[in-house]
Amino acid sequence: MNILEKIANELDTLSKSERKVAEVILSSPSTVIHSSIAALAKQANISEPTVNRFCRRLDTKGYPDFKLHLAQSLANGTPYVNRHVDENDSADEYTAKIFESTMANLELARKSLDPTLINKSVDVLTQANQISFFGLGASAIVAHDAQNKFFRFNVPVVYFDDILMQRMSAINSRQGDVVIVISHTGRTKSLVEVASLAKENDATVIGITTTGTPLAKECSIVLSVDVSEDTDLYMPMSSRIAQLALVDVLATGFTLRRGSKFRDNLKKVKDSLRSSRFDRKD
Amino acid sequence: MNILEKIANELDTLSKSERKVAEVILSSPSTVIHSSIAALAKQANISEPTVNRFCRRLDTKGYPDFKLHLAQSLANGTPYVNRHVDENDSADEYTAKIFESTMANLELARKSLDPTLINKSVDVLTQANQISFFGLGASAIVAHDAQNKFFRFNVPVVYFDDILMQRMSAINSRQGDVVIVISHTGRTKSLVEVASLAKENDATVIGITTTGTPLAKECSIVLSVDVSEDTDLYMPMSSRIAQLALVDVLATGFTLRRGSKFRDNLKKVKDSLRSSRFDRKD
DNA sequence: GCCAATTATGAAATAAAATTTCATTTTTTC
DNA sequence: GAAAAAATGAAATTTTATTTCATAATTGGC
Repeated sequence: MNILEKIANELDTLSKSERKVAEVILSSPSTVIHSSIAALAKQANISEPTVNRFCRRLDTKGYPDFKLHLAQSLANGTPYVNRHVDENDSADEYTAKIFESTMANLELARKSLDPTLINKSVDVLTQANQISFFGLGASAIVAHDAQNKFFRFNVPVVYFDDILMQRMSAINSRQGDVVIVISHTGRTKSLVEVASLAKENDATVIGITTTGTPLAKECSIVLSVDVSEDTDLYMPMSSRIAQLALVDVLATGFTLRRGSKFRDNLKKVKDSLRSSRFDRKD
Repeated sequence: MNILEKIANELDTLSKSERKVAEVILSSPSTVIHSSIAALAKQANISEPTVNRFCRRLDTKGYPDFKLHLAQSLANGTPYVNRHVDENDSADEYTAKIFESTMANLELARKSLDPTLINKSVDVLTQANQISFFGLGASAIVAHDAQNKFFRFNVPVVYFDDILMQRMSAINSRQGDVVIVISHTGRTKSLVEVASLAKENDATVIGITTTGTPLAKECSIVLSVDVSEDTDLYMPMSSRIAQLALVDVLATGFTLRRGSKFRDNLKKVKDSLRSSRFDRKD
């Protein structure tokens, strides 16, 4: 555990003098790692042995060892936490918060994913007759992106962000088809219905959604992407980014499964775009 | 910089004895942070002053200070590095690599962004008569997502992923209009032309692209999103995710600038979606 | 509210660790 | 191959941390 948190936790189990030490440390830990035990004692207005005893109470071997722990805690600087954007944040601040929250949520999402299910999904996708991606609102973008990626693989792939088209497509689906439904909330009625329809028609339905939602219940395979959508000002943010990362994972799994010849082909697709671009001068 | 890397880098500038020290440290840094200078000297078969000199050569104040740096380097465990996906990676492995690379690139992208320019962009956006987002391929998704977000703000916003529509729209643009062009490579000919056209018509052109590209040169404001697209198997991955995070930042800046009444409105927009969803039971 | 027991604290002594000094050895340069 | 420069370590010194022990503060029992 982070030693700073530990100090904060044990603040009330400490004696009066030891608490003085704790407060000095908490108020400017980065100064402390460059102070000697004498300097810290003076700063806290207590004696050196008290500092030493304080260190031992925190299960360190002594003052130098304590400083090592402290240094390590500080090194972890910003372990990407989800921080709320505040009304008075400067551009600098809200930019940092959004990027950090996004990273924190990617970390969270990764933990919620089950590699076995990813593997199974890749299995199913490589054998599909047709792949359809369905999403609405922010998740439509993810479906759109997925189509863009899988299109390069030269497999039959479609994407729909229109309720009626999704429904028609689901009704016409059959065994061997894979339908991927994307929704962060997993509660969009029309999408849950579409998933159910596709399943009735024996298509394999893969859900990219949050664990335990109504949509998840309709799917053959659920790839759970759990994020804490805290930063948002009533807009989906991290959820769609985590979903996109998952699309990258699926696409990568697909290309790896198809072998190296297939990847040479991908390179050709990419090279075909070259003439539409200005040359690199470097 | 990480002190372990630094040691590895400067290995050849060190003297024979100092190199011995370096090697002992590199081979088991975690032991060293709990050793005294005497113990380390013995381990490396050299004298204590040599260890001390070694520490100073690495720009630390002495041995204790060196240990502090070392401890911090070790604490940073795996600071999200960009790792290549390998042909024989399991689902577990390539999932981890893709998520970590994405996070590493978000970190990179954040560093390349200039808060002043973000602020300026938000300024321009809040005063725009019309906002247009243009992108092609993977960047089309970003433009699409941006439209989705800004549409909620009840401002005139369009997005085009079609070369001709982009061109027509650019020709019809005028002063007070804001055109946002999105491209990772910044070398897509048609998009560079569109940016140039829009600028000729006095629209403000904001580029979401890589520093120093032909597209960047045509823009009134360049929001540089630099990523090292290393992981990709010939597909854009991290670039579009970093661009999306930037769109989040711009949208957030926009809502903050508009004040709290405006945000109440956003909540209403979100609430309006409720009837299309299944209730939460919790 | 008072006294004994316990706990907390710091001054001084001690121990440990790091640094400096300086003489010796090794390497480099001409 | 000799002089100069650089590297190295033994010993001395300094700095820093820890222990010991006496004193002060706090707590609990009556």
